[in-house]
Amino acid sequence: MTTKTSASDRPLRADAERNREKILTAAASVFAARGLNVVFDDIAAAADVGVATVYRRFPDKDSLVWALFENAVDEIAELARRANDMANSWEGFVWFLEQALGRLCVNKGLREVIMGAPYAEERMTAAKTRIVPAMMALIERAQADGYLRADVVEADIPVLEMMISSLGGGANEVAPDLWRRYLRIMLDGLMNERPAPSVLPSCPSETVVLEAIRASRCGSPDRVVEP
Amino acid sequence: MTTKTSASDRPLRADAERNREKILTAAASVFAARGLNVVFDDIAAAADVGVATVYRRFPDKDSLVWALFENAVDEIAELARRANDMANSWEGFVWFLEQALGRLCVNKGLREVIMGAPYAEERMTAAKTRIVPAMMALIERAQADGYLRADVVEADIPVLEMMISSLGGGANEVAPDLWRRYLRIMLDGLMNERPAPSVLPSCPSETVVLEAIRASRCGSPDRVVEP
DNA sequence: GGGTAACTGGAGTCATTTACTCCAGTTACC
DNA sequence: GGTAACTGGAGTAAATGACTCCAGTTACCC
Repeated sequence: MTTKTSASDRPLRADAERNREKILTAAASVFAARGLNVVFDDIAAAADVGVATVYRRFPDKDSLVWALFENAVDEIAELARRANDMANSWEGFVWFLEQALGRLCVNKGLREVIMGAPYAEERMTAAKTRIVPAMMALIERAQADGYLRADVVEADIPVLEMMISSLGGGANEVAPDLWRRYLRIMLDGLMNERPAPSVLPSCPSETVVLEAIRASRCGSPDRVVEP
Repeated sequence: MTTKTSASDRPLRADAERNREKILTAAASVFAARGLNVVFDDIAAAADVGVATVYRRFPDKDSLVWALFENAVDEIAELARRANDMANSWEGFVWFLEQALGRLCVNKGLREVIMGAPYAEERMTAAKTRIVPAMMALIERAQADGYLRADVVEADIPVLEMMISSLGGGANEVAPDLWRRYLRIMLDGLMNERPAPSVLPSCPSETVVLEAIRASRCGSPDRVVEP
């Protein structure tokens, strides 16, 4: 198991460390914009270093993904915990979803990691598991207070997040707040008692919606349109 | 423009016609199961003919997609029209969504076509446009009757369909009815007055949900797991 | 039942993409 | 100023995908 754990053996030389940082920064923005299935050459180009330098520092995509997203996942768990500290349990529940979705919608890489992309899987699964207890507490409190319908379970939350963020991700260049409208509708469906509908934000035009749906590309191919 | 419109010039020979049917049947099931970005070799293999035979009959994927999905799209428009004929406008609205989603969830190719996949685009867009008036009537009637919340617009419907069917498609091998649960929640959010929540079907287990989410793969890569 | 035009299969070509390495040259640091 | 660490990017190898070619088979008209 002691197969040369590189990083910890001795500190990197100054220039190497500088490049490592450049790679991480570049990878973060490339992953956020285009998801995890980008090639190392693109990351290298964005970081303004050679491909070999990327491979030298991060032998495979898993290590890069892990270095970048471990914190992001833990941050979501932290959000759930903070939501639990809020005075009103329903407001806490709503606030958590808004915060988590806000992050997911602008970061395709994070979305893929959370939704189970095949990189650094075991470690990511472990990290995600840390979210569960806080989320469960959040739900139970909102249910106990009579705000949240009783038949919702913890497993429903990632589903709702997936459904909304897959739209939000597609829309985020053309209508970055569109997802809030559908979150609102879902929340109206999740409330225990809801005599009248709440007010919906950002009414969409037909064309914006079609663009958002296409861009969210539920599993469809990317055919490039080079002229 | 008269560049040899093949099919109409003269009838195909009996064996050729037979093969054409085999190709259409095979393509339908391959597209349904694996989406539109399958290679012609796979379709040929499923149809038990050579690749050349497929290319001979359908020079590009657009013509194949069009031949297969034009009817499916029109059928959805027909569903909306039939929903309008139902006595109760809310039941018609719900029935339409259930029918349309039922079809979308089991057919990845149809899902991609509806969501704007880049095949036979212009013609498909035209076909989809035929759905709009019927859907608009459906919405307006349900709103006039006080069932459907007033701030919903026609453009919301494809969004809801996209969100739910992207989950339903991912789940359909492991929990084929899971999508109905989230449709129910959405519908509870779409109702105008809804004092108490309606009863939710198919409560999911954590593991089933995670599998469904991963399989729905909101834009994430397919990394094969060959051992 | 035989001649011929229509049709077939699948091996093969060519182009593109992706993952990863090699090494001649540069740079940090004692 | 010597040397070990580090760098860039051209280059290799393998996989995939789109499409064609042609020797052989088959339907159909007489």
